[in-house]
Amino acid sequence: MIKNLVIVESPTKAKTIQKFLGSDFQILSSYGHIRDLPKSELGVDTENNFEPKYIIPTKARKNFNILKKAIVEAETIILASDEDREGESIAWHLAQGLKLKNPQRIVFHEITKTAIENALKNPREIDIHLVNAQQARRILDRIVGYKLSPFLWKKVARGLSAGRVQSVTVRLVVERENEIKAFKPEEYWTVTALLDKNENEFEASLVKKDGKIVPKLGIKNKKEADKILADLNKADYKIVNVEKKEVRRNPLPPFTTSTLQQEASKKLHFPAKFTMGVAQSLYERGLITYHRTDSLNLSEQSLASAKGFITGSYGENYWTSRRYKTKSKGAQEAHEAIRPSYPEKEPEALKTAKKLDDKQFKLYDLIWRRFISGQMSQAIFDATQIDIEAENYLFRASGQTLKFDGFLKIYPLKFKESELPELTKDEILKLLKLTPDQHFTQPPARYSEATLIKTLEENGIGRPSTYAPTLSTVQQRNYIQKNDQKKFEPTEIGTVVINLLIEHFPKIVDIKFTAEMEEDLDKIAENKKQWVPTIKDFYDPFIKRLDEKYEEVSKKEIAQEETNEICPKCQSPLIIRLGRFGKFYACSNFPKCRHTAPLKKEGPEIKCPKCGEGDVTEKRTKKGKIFYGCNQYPKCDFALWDKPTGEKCPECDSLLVATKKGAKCSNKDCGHTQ
DNA sequence: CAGTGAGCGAGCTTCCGCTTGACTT
Repeated sequence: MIKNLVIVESPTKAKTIQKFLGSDFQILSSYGHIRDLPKSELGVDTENNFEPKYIIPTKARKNFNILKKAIVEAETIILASDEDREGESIAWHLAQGLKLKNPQRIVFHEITKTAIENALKNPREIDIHLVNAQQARRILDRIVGYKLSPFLWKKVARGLSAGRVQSVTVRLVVERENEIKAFKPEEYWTVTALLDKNENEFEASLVKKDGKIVPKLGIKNKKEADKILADLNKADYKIVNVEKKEVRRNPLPPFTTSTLQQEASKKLHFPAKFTMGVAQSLYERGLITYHRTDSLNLSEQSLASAKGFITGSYGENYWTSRRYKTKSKGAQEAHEAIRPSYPEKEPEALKTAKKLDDKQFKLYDLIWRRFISGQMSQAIFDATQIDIEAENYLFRASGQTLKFDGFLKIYPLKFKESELPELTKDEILKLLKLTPDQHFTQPPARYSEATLIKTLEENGIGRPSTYAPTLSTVQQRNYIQKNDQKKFEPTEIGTVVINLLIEHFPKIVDIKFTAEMEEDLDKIAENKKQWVPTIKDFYDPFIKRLDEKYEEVSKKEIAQEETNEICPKCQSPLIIRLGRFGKFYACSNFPKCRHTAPLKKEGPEIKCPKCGEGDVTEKRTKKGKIFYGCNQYPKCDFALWDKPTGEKCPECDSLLVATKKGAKCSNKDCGHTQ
């Protein structure tokens, strides 16, 4: 007989807490939500106050039975899920699903013995308003997803999907592509002077003309640049100002899920999904705190360990106590930031003890350095800025040298060091050379995983647990895909779906929609608004519009184009249709004639080496993985995983495929590389 | 390692946010 049963969300957390609390307590895990709306139907009674129908999904059944058995034997049931909207909801679903009589609800922010003991002394009731905010969020997302997706099946193609988060994600990528397409590069010129002071050369850039700042487009073409050069060649270069100052740089805050994914992508080239898998393994082994969090909180204990480590290893002057506050709106602060559980455990030591594989080491090292460096002193640079007058022009030279490395000792950031010679006001310099440089303004960059996640978080779209899965979903649906540089580009189907949604359901795909929803949810949580009328206010106009759009929008206009070409099989006109995998030629005499052909793609045509008839083109597996196969499929089943370069192997005449470094032969028995 | 579309109308696709495991090839 166990006196107290405590239920938390994660089994790893349960294990840790069990160690603190001893045998009067049994700690079990809910493994996240135990109940949800059914997958196979809407599960919301829209005629009856949006009454949700909750079921226990088959996946959760086994664990649910374990919990059910355990509650019979326990005297007190303590619900210790996270202190946020979803956590409160999990507690409520546990109470409802397990039919608990008088459950205690406790919360704690750090997993330490004292924090948990304090929490146990202060149990409260479940906060039904917070639960209602979660229910409203869940029900709204279900209505949007399960009403709009079937609309797309009917009007575009089967298997498509739409949702508050995924559709905005695709929209960002589509709109960025539009900006790039519309972008017109503009020419501009810069002028750099190479100057000399007693055999010490240094460079200065032209910044002002007639006292006015020369902006990026101030010098528009070669003619203008040449004219300025002519003036400057005969000018005297006189120092008019020397400014010396100290510039200080602060360390970066510890990681949240989003910044960890961004930094691991930038520094380690890990995709977000992979980062989360490695982080999970570190978490389960007790090496890092919880890895799905938007909090920047740090426990007192961890701050003390960091202080001990820094002062012990680098000296007192390298340590500065710092606390961080989250900037991201909608953060729910149930956890700590992502940090090493035991800051004194140095990455290298764990590696030499062979406790970590290569990927785990790299991620742990990154997390450890980020956390430790966040408790270190500022880096200090000596910066010099020199203004040089040449007639009515002003040049500027700047230099900086590192004076004290501080946190940079363990978290290096890119900066350039350049030293200027000792210079004083009114000195005259010798001009060695003037260099005009032609530039063009650059279009905005396509999103990478890192920048897309950053943008989503900045707009409060999605949560730490969903950034990586959302990116997977929109790629699996074939809405967006990564190009050779791992940057996202929209597909044909993604572009069509988003343009359709923007035109007919602008509110749902508005980037601000989530933020507005969150405001309502906050009011519901504070009991300043009721959840049923809030949902009704959204639902009524939405469903009215949906009904109208089912009438108004015609599939033909979206998914069909005329052509001048003729079907090679039956001589009927060919049309272009839009399917799940993009546009393709189809015979207008369908279904009598089933002829189809792929659209001609840009780039070199690669003849299929197997059948000699078809071309090898990019395709996708059902899981969304890209491969390269013969377009005569199913007549010819030639396929490759790697991208063919278009050239043939000099040794065996098979196709060469691209590798990270160069190319290799697609024939495994050949083994030729280059 | 894989394909789209029309319409008849079986049965199915689909959301976001919590959390990991593995009955079977």
